[in-house]
Amino acid sequence: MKHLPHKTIERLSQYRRALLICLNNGQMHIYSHEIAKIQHITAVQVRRDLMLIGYTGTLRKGYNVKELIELIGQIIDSLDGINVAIIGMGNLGRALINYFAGKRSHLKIVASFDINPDKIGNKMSGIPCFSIDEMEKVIREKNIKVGIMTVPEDFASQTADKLVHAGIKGILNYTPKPVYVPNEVYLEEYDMITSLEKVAFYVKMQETE
Amino acid sequence: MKHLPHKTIERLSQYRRALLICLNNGQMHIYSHEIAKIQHITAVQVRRDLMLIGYTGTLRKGYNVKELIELIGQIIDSLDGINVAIIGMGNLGRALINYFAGKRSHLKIVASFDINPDKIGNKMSGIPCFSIDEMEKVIREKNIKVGIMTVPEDFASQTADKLVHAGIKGILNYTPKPVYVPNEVYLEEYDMITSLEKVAFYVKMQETE
DNA sequence: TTCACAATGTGAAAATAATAACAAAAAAAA
DNA sequence: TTTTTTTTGTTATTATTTTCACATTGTGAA
Ligand SMILES: NC(=O)c1ccc[n+]([C@@H]2O[C@H](COP(=O)([O-])OP(=O)(O)OC[C@H]3O[C@@H](n4cnc5c(N)ncnc54)[C@H](O)[C@@H]3O)[C@@H](O)[C@H]2O)c1
Ligand SMILES: NC(=O)c1ccc[n+]([C@@H]2O[C@H](COP(=O)([O-])OP(=O)(O)OC[C@H]3O[C@@H](n4cnc5c(N)ncnc54)[C@H](O)[C@@H]3O)[C@@H](O)[C@H]2O)c1
Repeated sequence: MKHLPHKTIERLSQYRRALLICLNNGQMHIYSHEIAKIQHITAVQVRRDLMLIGYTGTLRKGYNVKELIELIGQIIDSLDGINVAIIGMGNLGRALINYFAGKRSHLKIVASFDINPDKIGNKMSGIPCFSIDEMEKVIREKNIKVGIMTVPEDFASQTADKLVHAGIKGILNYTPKPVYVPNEVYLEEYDMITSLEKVAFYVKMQETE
Repeated sequence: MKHLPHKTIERLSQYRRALLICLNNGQMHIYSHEIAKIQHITAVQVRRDLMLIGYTGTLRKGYNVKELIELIGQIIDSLDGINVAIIGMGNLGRALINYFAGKRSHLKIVASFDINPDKIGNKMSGIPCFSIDEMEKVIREKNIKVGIMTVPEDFASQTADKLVHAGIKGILNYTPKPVYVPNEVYLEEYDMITSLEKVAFYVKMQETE
């Protein structure tokens, strides 16, 4: 396997989520068209993705749920998990930490950071909140690789700079403000307004067509 | 203009955000490479997108910020705005309503819904919260076209069904549970875990290569 | 056994998206 | 004035992603 398409990576993560639910329901095998239906894509697409990761199902029985979860894990997860931090314990930061904390996963949120003294020193969902001034130290000590940015947008750039300086390897930016990072830091930006405007656009399309 | 690529729609929304910031700073013109830099893409890509929407800049002066904002609005916005509702006033729902309420936009959040009696009847950021039982009525009365789903994932399917039944035209699903809607309802699903796992994957890649 | 069916796996084609290459023209410099 | 530079606009090209089409094969029914 030389190189997986970006889109395939995203879908593998989604397949796994669906598969975990199946496993929970005691389902041992699943067909490509079942996975496809859950994800609103075609069965061929699923089979192609699985082909790319070299997984082979059983004819007429479909794919072994457990095996496939295992294999996807081998491909997309790091061997010893990855430590994650959230920067900015406001509404969104709290929502996220709350949401992730429950999940047992190879992605471990191990710290959060804020500038507000009321928040520093407390725990949210069991995760300690540190001062932004300690960020570099804590990131290095706790071997944090990925940072989720949920600070006010005016602080986006400087927060990204600090993260980079602290040696972070990947940033997920939920701020609507695009930031700049060196090439070796992987950056993913997501903007809720874009999603909402996209939905609105297609709604408008359908109405006027 | 016959048909705009999906990706172009997303980028137009993002260009506009960047342009609005420029306008605020008093910048009257902008070059394609400036827009490109903000969005981490190439200048050609920007020019191509603008070509697709039929906008023409001024040679050596770049694009007129105000005009371009205007044009993008004509393309992606509905004439009289679109009314939006948030379903599920939990952590994420509150974060979102808080975030959007400030913004003046053609997308107006006009209602929220919850099942919890403590929340029903109150206002959050000035937006009234109704009982989920009133949803169909309120959606029709207020002419709500788009619903943002932030209910617990176990309620995702039934909430989507209710929305569809109430005549909603587009759904933005922040629940990790994929839902099914009829073809004429536009559905966008976003899963934060996918984004985070994607970042983690590329971080791992870079480390092991 | 033979046939029909239901699934996987994959090469080839099509569709979609991004990039390269370059002409044109306005402005600045020489 | 002429040349150089800079930037847009667009065609052609390349790359990526998705879909089509179909060979293959295990299973169960006739
Ligand atoms: N709330 C949403 O649904 C939503 C949606 C999309 C995007 N966003 C974006 O996410 C970001 C956070 O949104 P929010 O609603 O949670 O805002 P918020 O104001 O509730 O939270 C911001 C938090 O960051 C902290 N902070 C401020 N400066 C800081 C700094 N320099 N370093 C570290 N922490 C700092 C604040 O103390 C606060 O706790 C914003 O940029 C917002 O635009 C929010
Ligand atoms: N919090 C996050 O950062 C985050 C991130 C990604 C996805 N999500 C997803 O978003 C959803 C909401 O997350 P949250 O953290 O806000 O959860 P939450 O439990 O804080 O909020 C859920 C809200 O929905 C209400 N609710 C319950 N049943 C309902 C129903 N049938 N109809 C209407 N309202 C109902 C509850 O009263 C509550 O107010 C979940 O599905 C979660 O998985 C959350």
